[in-house]
Amino acid sequence: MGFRTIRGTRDILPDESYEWEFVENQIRAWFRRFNYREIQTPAFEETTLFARGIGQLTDIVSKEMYTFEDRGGTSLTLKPEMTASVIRAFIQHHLGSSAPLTKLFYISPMFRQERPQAGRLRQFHQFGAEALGSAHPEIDAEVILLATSIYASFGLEKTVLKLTSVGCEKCRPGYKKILQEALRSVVDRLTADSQRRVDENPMRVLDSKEPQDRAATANVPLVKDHLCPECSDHFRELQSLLTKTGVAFEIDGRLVRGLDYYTKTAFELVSGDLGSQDALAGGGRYDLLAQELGGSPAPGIGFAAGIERLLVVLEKRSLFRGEAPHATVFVATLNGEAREDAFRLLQELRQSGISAEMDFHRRSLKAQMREAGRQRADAVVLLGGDEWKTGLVALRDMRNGEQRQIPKEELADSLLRMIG
RNA sequence: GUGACUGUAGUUCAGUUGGUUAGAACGCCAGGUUGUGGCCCUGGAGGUCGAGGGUUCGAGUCCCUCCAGUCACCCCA
Repeated sequence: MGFRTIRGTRDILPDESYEWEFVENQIRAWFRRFNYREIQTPAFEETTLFARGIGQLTDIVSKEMYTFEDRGGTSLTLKPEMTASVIRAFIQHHLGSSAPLTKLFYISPMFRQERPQAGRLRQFHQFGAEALGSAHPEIDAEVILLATSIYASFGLEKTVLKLTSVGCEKCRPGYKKILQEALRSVVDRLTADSQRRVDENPMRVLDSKEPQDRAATANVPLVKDHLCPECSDHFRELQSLLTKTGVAFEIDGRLVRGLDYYTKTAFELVSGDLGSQDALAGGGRYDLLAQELGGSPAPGIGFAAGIERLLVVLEKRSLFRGEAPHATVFVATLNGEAREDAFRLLQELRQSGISAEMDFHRRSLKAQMREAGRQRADAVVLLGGDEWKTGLVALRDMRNGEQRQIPKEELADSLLRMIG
């Protein structure tokens, strides 16, 4: 059968790699405008970093990680998400001690061993940002604006921003008890999965997609209505900031993110064009995570976004505006005697900044022209024949078919005029 | 991890109730008079019909197992 990409992984072939380049460039430009600086971390970390950071009970840690032992017997894991790694680096390199606010972004592959599906791969790519050091809602608003600005700049104005507050260590325990009580009164009407969660992770019951669960929990209390004064103020101020900057959002009290570290703000950007995996980006505040990972306390907020999913939506809406790269000048020869000169000219063109190509099969002129056309070259330079002996080359504009003879020395100027 | 559907040239697909050398379109290659692309015409290359096993005189067509893909659940980017 031969070798294949393993399940859930993909090759990014030339026909689409330029789309990735275009998308990444635009994303980077936005991070720069918001003054976030890039961070790269290794592909793998100690397994315990993720177990502690993301939460032992989460699906990611309990069943989706690519974990292996190195030769020394240390358990390592391919990063399933970026936040834990970023915080680790933040602590390890004391990034917080040289500035009151640390704003970081990343673009990186991630690994999760899930069943592949539309918009869900085992190796996928995320871009995202983390802002560490401020507990105020202004930075929450900035992070959200950063995400929405990126999507808007791709023409995706109609994505929906879902927003909520999941409370903090002060208000959540009390709410959980209230929720559990409410859930127990309807437990027999829940699906088996949800029944199990009532004790383990009651908040997850709220975002089940099962109609049965939705119906049973229709009147159950939501966190956003049981916040402590501090969380409540924070949430209200954040909404005010978003409204002031013209960001549309929907309060979704059932929004629960799958990672344990979130406190206060949680948000998600969804698109109707994605099928079941509809989240383009998700994020939230994590004020306890730095401590949890052994650092001094540092409040933080961030988001992560899927590049593959962004590309799916851009494709679906025909919003992709990049242009496929191709060689602009094709150097052809009328006969074999000019071949070496053609090769030299090819190099000269490239050195002067023009992307140039030639035929490497010693083929007929017809075949060379066909090749130039296939590659959508803007111009063809023809070397050889009688005029070659008198110092002339033929220059053909492939876009309109016009062709003329010019002295060799004028080639560079004529070419530049032609291809702009 | 659970379920449904699907697997025939590089790609998108035909392939009649099982019956000779498995087809088309597009793409690729070469020609259509000496040295010229796109359109058109002609020809060519390219398939162990996902893999393995079974039923049958005979399997791309039927059965089983596995693998892969797609979609949904779960979860999330």
